[in-house]
Amino acid sequence: MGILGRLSFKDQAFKLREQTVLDATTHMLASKGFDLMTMDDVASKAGISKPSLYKHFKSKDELATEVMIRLLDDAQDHLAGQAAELGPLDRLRDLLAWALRVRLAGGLPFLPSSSPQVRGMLTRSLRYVSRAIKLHKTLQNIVEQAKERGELRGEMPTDVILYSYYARTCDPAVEYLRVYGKYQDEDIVSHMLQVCFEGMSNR
Amino acid sequence: MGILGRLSFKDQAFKLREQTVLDATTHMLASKGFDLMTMDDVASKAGISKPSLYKHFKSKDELATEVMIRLLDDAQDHLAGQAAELGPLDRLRDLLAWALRVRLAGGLPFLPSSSPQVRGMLTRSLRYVSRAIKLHKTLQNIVEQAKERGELRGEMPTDVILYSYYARTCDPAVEYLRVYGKYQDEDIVSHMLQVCFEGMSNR
DNA sequence: GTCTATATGGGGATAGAC
DNA sequence: GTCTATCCCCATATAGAC
Repeated sequence: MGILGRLSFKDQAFKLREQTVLDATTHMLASKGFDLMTMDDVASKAGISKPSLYKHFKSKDELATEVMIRLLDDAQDHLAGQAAELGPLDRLRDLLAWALRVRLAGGLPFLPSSSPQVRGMLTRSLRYVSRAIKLHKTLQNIVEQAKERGELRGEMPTDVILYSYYARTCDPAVEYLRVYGKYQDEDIVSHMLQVCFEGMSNR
Repeated sequence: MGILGRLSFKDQAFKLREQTVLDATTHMLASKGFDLMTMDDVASKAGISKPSLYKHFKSKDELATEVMIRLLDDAQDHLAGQAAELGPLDRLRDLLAWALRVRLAGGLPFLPSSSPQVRGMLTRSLRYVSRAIKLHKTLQNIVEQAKERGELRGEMPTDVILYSYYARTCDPAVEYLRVYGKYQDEDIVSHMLQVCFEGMSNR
């Protein structure tokens, strides 16, 4: 057994609690947004006190950043776990569907469209940025493969496609469709995919 | 001359200053967002003191709400001013292009995608809600005309089209295209229109 | 109606006991 | 490492002089 595996019960409990805190933060961020989320909220939802929370994460910014990092890791894992026979366009559809389902289940949009402040916070984190870049490059490759196959518009710049793709993961239409449109989650997912890839115009 | 037109110089100046305040608020909201915008910011940008600001608008919420109301009025005016020979799809394209240009010029997205708090604030304002509903109904008609003409997908529910359309006015892709993509404003507008109506997939 | 100066409250962060 | 109790800044909102 390696040294890293030899965690005392206490340390194991500590790590577990950290995940609990990250889960609580994820839900608070999804429901109230960064500015309205308070450290008291998170602490009480995670069942610990505020000073204990600060033993795990030394600031509100760091806490939120860790949540976003975990989310990017999840996305990367999802990509890595896709069936090998999936074509590039289907990989994009599948990843977007996954992201939308995560959101609909009370998770977060993995693009922080929200405020300039939040964007600044994240771009100041090297760990976050390096993961974002890695994911971006992966998706860039997939988009270019899809263009070569003629599955995506060849005349549309790759970055236009990618930024619009990212934006769909945090599209407010999702919430409007749920609240005002009374759609089921899976219907929302398929409508969002349709709008994203096929657009609104008739052919 | 009607009584309403008989404003003293003082009152005229008061009204003018109100517009200055609304302009300043619009720019602050666009750059910092609601939560980070402070009344000190607005007051100093408008060139008045904070107590004077509170003589015009009795709370931060009311101030922001008035800005959004003015924006909806502008949108309605723009729709009303469109050339009579414009088809329904072209009216939608033209309005979205207008909204995106307003944003790119330092204005606001007219959908407050931002936070649940801001949405709550607006839905509590009868004046805002009635205008939003009126605009919504106008656009609903236009979408249905476009569907009848075969310009928009008939099989796609009207509300799916509308909510996605609204979402394009506050699409974060706009900012990403400007900051990272280094596109010119007009290129951003045309790319956004393309993605919105034609989608990403090749036909 | 406009200012200077101030009250009030909330939330991020910490001291110090255990 | 966890808690109770507290610090302290900052932003909304106002009192009161002119």
